Amino acid sequence: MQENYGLLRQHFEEIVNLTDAEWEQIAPHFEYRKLKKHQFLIQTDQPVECEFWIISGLVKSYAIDQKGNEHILQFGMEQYWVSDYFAFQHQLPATIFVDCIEDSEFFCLSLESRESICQQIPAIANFYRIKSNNGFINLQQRILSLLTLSAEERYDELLNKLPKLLQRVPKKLIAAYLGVSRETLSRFKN
Amino acid sequence: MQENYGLLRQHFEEIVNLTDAEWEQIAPHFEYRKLKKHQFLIQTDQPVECEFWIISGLVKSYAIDQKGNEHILQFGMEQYWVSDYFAFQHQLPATIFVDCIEDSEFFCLSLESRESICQQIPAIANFYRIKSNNGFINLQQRILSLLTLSAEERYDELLNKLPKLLQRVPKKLIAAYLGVSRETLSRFKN
DNA sequence: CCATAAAAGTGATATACATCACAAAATCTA
DNA sequence: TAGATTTTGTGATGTATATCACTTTTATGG
Repeated sequence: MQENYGLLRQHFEEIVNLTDAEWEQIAPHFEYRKLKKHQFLIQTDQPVECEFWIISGLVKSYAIDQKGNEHILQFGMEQYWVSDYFAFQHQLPATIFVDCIEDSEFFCLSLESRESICQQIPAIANFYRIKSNNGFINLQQRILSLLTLSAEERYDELLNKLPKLLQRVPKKLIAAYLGVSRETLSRFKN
Repeated sequence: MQENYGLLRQHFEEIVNLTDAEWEQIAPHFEYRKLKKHQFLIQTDQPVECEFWIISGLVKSYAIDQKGNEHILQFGMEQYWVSDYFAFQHQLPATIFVDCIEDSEFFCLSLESRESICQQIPAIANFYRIKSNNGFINLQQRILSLLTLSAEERYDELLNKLPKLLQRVPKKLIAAYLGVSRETLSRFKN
């Protein structure tokens, strides 16, 4: 377990420097949790108590449309952060699902805890500032992909960007992430 | 001009509190700029020296695809921040355009300045953290719209969310934002 | 290791939306 | 305010992708 906290500290220290004293203040806010494949972190209409840092495993966050089709917002793997951020930030019931594609381990952080350590420790505010900004940039790139590329081009792009992901998740989930039907994706070469 | 700085300070103070002393440190980093309709803030392949806070006016940020079609990433109006954030953050040549739909005024902030005030003044780090997080959430919502809704449903959603925008920009730009052809959008009722 | 479920492939058909072509409004600008 | 430019509307046609139905292949858990 201590090594998991070590991993988390390393994750922060890739972006900002922390003293031991600061880390002592931060670490207790993170609660360990472990789930098996198919178990839910977040379900629609339920409160969203935490954001999650993924120690190990793989999750997906997704919405279900009127027709019952699944649309994937994000795949989360080791070292990623995931939540229903809209609901988390505004403390509203979830509008998306997050569940495990593989057995997974997490650190959970409540909104209250996050705001508290951001107020107390400027380095943490800067960490989240930089992380959020990077996340924002990634989503802008994805929107441009959705607007400018064909389904097949988006698939090729993903193959280049995250080749390992394709080994870990069924293609029908890749299709749900790219915004294309699994049948159409299955007809792409490669 | 002083009142423009006042507006900017108010904008920060909607999210965080600043002392006069802090504001004295912050304000000089912002450089005033004024452009007319059709003039460019950012052009592809050029360095991106600043991010821009819009005092007044309206801009669009967009990419041009291989076929020469324009795809709009963002409309920026009063109080919005805009840049080519990917290029800005990584100090690379721009991959998108930003130009004025109306005569506009801005405050420009360099990356160096932004990082400097975020390091010196924790409230500013928290301001950008919260702003980036909100931006991230908004883009997630837009991705879900692109994945789950039809073109007409996305149009209706935008009509609800930003009814004033429709008064200020030609419909062909709305089409370029929604990811639909202007002809198809013209056939939607309303 | 077997039984059941999940994933993937594939043909036939349907459809949302794009594209092309042209005309009519609306709006800039000299 | 006249001429040019931009924007909008609309019919005809094309196409990328969805949907449906079914089979084959691969994974999974008891």
